[in-house]
Amino acid sequence: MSEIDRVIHEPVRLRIMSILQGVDRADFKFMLSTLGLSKGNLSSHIDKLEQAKYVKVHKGFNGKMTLTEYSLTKRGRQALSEYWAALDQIRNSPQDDGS
Amino acid sequence: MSEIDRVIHEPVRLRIMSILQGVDRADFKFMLSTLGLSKGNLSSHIDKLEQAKYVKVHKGFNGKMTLTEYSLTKRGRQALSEYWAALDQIRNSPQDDGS
DNA sequence: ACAAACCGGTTTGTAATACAAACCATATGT
DNA sequence: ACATATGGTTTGTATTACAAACCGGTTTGT
Repeated sequence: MSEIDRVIHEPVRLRIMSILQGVDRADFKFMLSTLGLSKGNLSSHIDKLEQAKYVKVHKGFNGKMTLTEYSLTKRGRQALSEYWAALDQIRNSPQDDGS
Repeated sequence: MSEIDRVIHEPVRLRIMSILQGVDRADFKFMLSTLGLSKGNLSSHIDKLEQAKYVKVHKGFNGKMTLTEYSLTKRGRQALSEYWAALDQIRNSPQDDGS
């Protein structure tokens, strides 16, 4: 019975991972408006994902302004896929086949 | 975008709900051994589910010993089904159809 | 030139909570 | 009578999701 990954399980982080899975890279502002979070909240969730090495942070510039972008790592993709598998297992666990 | 129900989202409670969905009624001891929790932990999670009216607690006796059983309420079944729907939405959100 | 407002985030404080340990009441050996 | 087991509940603690406050730098008045 594979355990549920709590890093991913938190809904905000699950949404972050899902978004990143679709777009390759996304910047802070985009995430903020898409998710509807406070800046501090987004920042700390990203921290957790970075510490788990599920997300890579790219710091750079857009003209003179700083610009931070995020992407999923390979580990992140792997972990997300395993997360869904674990959930599926719970979802289907009480069911009998009809045999 | 329907929100994730935090009462159900907690993995232990999700497992409790899933088990109850399959068995109609289950007692404390059965849940304990199936889930592998401490008694206190199980008790407090059940409390939360009861407060949310997702689970009904049936107190009675087995001979002279107390016996507590649990069952899903209609609300509980409904909430669980909505929970899975909400998760599916997140899971599928970044995908394009090929059109 | 200087201040005020804005942008792009990070750090800090707080309220909620998952969990185990301690506890309680009753029952069963011996 | 006393220890041990059964069936739970209450209490204490460490973690953590979140917003508010903050900070370095930039743009916009005036």
